Amino acid sequence: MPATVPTSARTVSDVIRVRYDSLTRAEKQLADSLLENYPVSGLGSITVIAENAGVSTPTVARMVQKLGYKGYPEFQSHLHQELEATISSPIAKHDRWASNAPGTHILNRFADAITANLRDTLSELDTPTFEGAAALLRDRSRGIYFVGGRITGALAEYFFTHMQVIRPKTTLISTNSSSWPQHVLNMSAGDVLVIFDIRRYEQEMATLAEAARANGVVIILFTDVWASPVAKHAEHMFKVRIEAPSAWDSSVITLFVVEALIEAVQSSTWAETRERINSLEGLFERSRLFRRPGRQTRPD
Amino acid sequence: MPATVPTSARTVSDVIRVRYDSLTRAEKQLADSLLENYPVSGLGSITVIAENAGVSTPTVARMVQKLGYKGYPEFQSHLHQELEATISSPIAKHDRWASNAPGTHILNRFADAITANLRDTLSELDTPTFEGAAALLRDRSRGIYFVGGRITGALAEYFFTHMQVIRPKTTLISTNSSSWPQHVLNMSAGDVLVIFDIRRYEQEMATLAEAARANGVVIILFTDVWASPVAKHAEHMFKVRIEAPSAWDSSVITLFVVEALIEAVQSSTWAETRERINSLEGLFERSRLFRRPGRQTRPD
DNA sequence: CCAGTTCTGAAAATTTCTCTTCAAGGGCGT
DNA sequence: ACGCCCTTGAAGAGAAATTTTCAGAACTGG
Repeated sequence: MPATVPTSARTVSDVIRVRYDSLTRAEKQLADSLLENYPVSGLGSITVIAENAGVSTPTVARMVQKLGYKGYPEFQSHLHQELEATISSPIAKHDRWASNAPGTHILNRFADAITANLRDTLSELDTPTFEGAAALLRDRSRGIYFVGGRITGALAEYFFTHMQVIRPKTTLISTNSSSWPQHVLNMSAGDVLVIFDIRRYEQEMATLAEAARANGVVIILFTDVWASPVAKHAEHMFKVRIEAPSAWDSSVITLFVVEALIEAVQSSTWAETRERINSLEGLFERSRLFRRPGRQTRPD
Repeated sequence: MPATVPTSARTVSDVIRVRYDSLTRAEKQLADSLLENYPVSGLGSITVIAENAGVSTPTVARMVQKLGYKGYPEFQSHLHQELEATISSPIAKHDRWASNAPGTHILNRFADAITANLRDTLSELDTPTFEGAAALLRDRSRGIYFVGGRITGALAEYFFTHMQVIRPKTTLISTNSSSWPQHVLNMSAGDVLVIFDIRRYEQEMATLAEAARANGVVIILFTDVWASPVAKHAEHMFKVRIEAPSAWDSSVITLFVVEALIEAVQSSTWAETRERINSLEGLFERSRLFRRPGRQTRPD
């Protein structure tokens, strides 16, 4: 029974999955263990792998040969190559960028910065904050207000646009602070105020937060690691990394957190949301001429 | 001469860099090789590492001991741990996420999606498109117009807000299509129209593009991989990946490209931009009360 | 319940890796 | 230029990993 040589186009995990049904009990146990924390689980020696999976070393040796590799070393070297492809800066392999400039291309430097920001932001973010904020935004008995500064106003608008589709009682507060007092007047206790205040903090933003807070409004704050003065009034705070190889700060990760929050709110209230979306779609299609070419709503 | 045991808080690469000056010629050669494609370059056996660096195996064994590791296996296991931390979804190490949900936490799934989107988008993006668009946006003799759809309007606004600081003659076109004809009337040949048109393409957007094109306006388009109908009128097109584990599409990577473009334009016209920024800062500071707590402008 | 087949891990055999020793090579101060 | 000391790699000893062998265990079909 000659083992099929794995196509070079395939990853090791693909090979394992394709051949999974033809594996024996101990081998399946091993395969599961390998896939569990793939591909890092395959880094150690054959002995370590075997121990982690709770099987003997001969089982490992047999299986990799069964999968089409000459031996464990060859198997592992495939894994290493995959790791290399995954690890290296997203476009490291596309040397057209690198070869083009003396330093690295702007896109590359941005990509590195964004990746680092993502990692750092997530490692500092804790579940209670995220879940707490999501729970507040999910609660349809509360009114939700969004406000941002000169730069972050666009993020507030983006967040608002989505939440407006998902739930009622959402309001976008203009970046222009002259309208703020009226909005505070409209807020009731238990309402939620989502504030974006990053770097160049706006003093008036803290005043707004304080006033709202005094009215029993709960505040969710998006800020950078230095924390805006709004922080002391905020119930939930997202400290986002904004470093970029640029004269400006990056809002990419802030948008990332916003989108994750949108999904967290949306997915837990899908039944109710679906109805709103359908109505909305109807309104859109009646008032315009186009049909949508791609999916916008969830498949099923 | 007891070697300093590397602080557990430090990464292997940190240890190497800290001790770099105390390394010998062959060891530096080895260190360079290791850092070159860190940490993947350290995956193989001591023999492979030595060959790749062009040194002998004893050199490797000696250096890792000099760095404070008991031997090569220990050194490598540190590398493996780092890889594991790096590879696995940014927060996998913070098992508080994983333990919290049956599947993976939303943040983790989003992080994975965004990383994949970034990689795919960059690999499909070519230099001429990017440089070409940057050159157009840099040209102060051209007027620049920004327009987006219901969702992407916020991105257009974000782009506009930054470009407005950098250069004159920038205009944000409302998402509401009723105002579009007047804007077309104002455009002159050579002006640039930046269009965001993603998924749920708006038919009127293609009409706008066609009309503008007829007036000699150059179009830069941000769209998804399916390409909006505007594509046939566009001079430069950015096909961005927008997949997300969500009922909605992700704009994170689109924002990423926008920010990279902003920096590309900005950095090549810094002298002129600086003056604008300074004036603007003056205006801001005169009209408001605050002082900025962090840096906003470039350090030097 | 039995015979045949397949699977599995202990243990040995083999290969490879890692480390130590040691002599040659090279730099530096005198 | 000489000698000292540090550096370096070749070679071998020792350790570990990998593979093979083989006998018992587990399963299957009658």
